[in-house]
Amino acid sequence: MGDLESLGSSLAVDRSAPTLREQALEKLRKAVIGGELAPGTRLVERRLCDLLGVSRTVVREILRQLEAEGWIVNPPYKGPTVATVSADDARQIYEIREALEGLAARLCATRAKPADIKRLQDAVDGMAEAVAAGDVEQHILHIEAFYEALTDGAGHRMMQAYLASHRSRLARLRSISLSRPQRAGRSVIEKRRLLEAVKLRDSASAQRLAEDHVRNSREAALGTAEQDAPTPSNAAAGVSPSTPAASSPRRRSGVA
Amino acid sequence: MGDLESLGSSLAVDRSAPTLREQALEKLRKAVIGGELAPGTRLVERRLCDLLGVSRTVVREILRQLEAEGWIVNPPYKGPTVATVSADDARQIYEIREALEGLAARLCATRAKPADIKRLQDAVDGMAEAVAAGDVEQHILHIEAFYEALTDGAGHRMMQAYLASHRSRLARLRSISLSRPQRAGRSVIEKRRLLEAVKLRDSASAQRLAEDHVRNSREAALGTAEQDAPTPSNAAAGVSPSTPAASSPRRRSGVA
DNA sequence: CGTTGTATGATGGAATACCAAAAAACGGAA
DNA sequence: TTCCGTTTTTTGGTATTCCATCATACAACG
Repeated sequence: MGDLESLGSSLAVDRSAPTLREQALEKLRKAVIGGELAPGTRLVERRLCDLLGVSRTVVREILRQLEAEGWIVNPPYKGPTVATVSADDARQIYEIREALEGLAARLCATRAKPADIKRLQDAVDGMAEAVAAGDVEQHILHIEAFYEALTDGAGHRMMQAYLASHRSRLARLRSISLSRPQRAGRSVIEKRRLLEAVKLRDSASAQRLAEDHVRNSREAALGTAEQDAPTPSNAAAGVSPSTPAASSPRRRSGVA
Repeated sequence: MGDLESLGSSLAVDRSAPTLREQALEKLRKAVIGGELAPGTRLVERRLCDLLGVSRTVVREILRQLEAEGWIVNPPYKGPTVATVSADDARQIYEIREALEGLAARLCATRAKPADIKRLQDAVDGMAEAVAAGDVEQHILHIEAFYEALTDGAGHRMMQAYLASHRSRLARLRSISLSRPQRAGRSVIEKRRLLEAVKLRDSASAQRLAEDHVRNSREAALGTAEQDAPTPSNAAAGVSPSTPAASSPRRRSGVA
């Protein structure tokens, strides 16, 4: 009775230790994704030290990490700058998303467990609520939850991180697009249809619906972007200035 | 006469690795991919300093970078170790490759320029030669060139890096599989068929052939792996020991 | 003999000071 | 204005130091 083995690993201690580096990394990454640090912004190491309150050692490590993740670019001896997303980048991202989210939907339809489907359902319900309330931010959170459930249901933890980073890269574009009530509602409807296909274990339909959904998102996003941008075909797709130097040649925009 | 532009980039100095960090990064990454550092190997920072001849700062930077790329894992308070590729990881990678290489083939068939097709042709010819000579290493080099041309032809620089890293992750599995002459020859034939479809601008066939090719590669690789592995279904797919500690519990294997 | 407490060494996390090299900014001369 | 050299800023990189934590060995104790 009461021997330790019977407990299994239920009381295994949580070994996660939020290091300074991880906290700083998260803050900086969020600032980049959220747009507080605009694309093209020069990231001066010592300035970041002050901003984040950590040493240069830590700053340099997280800069390398963000570089590997593609959020910043780092020409040697020139210093890191926030990466830009060109119109062509956006196209590639949408095309990749179409293929991978189609795959995820197909696999999810065949493999998803009831718990996964429940999560999908909750996410869709949450989205509908958020749209009804006009809360874009909440809508996006539920979208993320939806895709997380979708990739989990498909048994693809690897794809999850990759797709999430791609979606983040289009964050600006997406929030513009979803702030139009019509597009937001349409997006929810399409996801709900996808969910229905998954419930019916109809993998072919699920794949097709997911692909169509990405295509529609793309058209909506690039369509709205074109309304803002003066030269829609050539310019960065409303995401970032592809040639920031062209306008004010003197001082590059810097952090802080 | 003799103006600088006429020289083109013929005498462009090799700026590929100007910084120590990049050189060290490349060396370490190669060592991981090549298997000189087996999965599960503990990477002790101070040891790596000696090995690479750089300071701890640089070592830590490249460790963070490799961590972001997924080549190493870094459990808190334990220190970085070379990542393992489980059988489930391998499955996910193959499924992702199937979707993305199918996409690349489809787009390449519609978008490829003559120069791209030439590169594909050269790569296939090179592969055939290498297989005839029984040179697995050369074969793999041409495979990489083939996929590079394919993704370029599809206009997908982003996908290129991602797919390349996935292929690298299966490097061991692949070299085992391709050292069987039968599979090697079959692989070339399948790629040649894909090339023909691209030449004919038959995007649907190209996609299907690319997907089939990945599926066949997968079956071949996992099939051969099963011949070696004692418990094929559960064990890491011949790629790495998923539980390296199980055998010799005393000292963990360390670098050098 | 087995259990428990403690000393110790190895290692990662982090800060700091320092120097070299490259690039950018600046300022003066033609 | 444009060109050229100088100064300043910033990154690349090293060395050193300190601390927290962990794993192990070992001693003490029942």
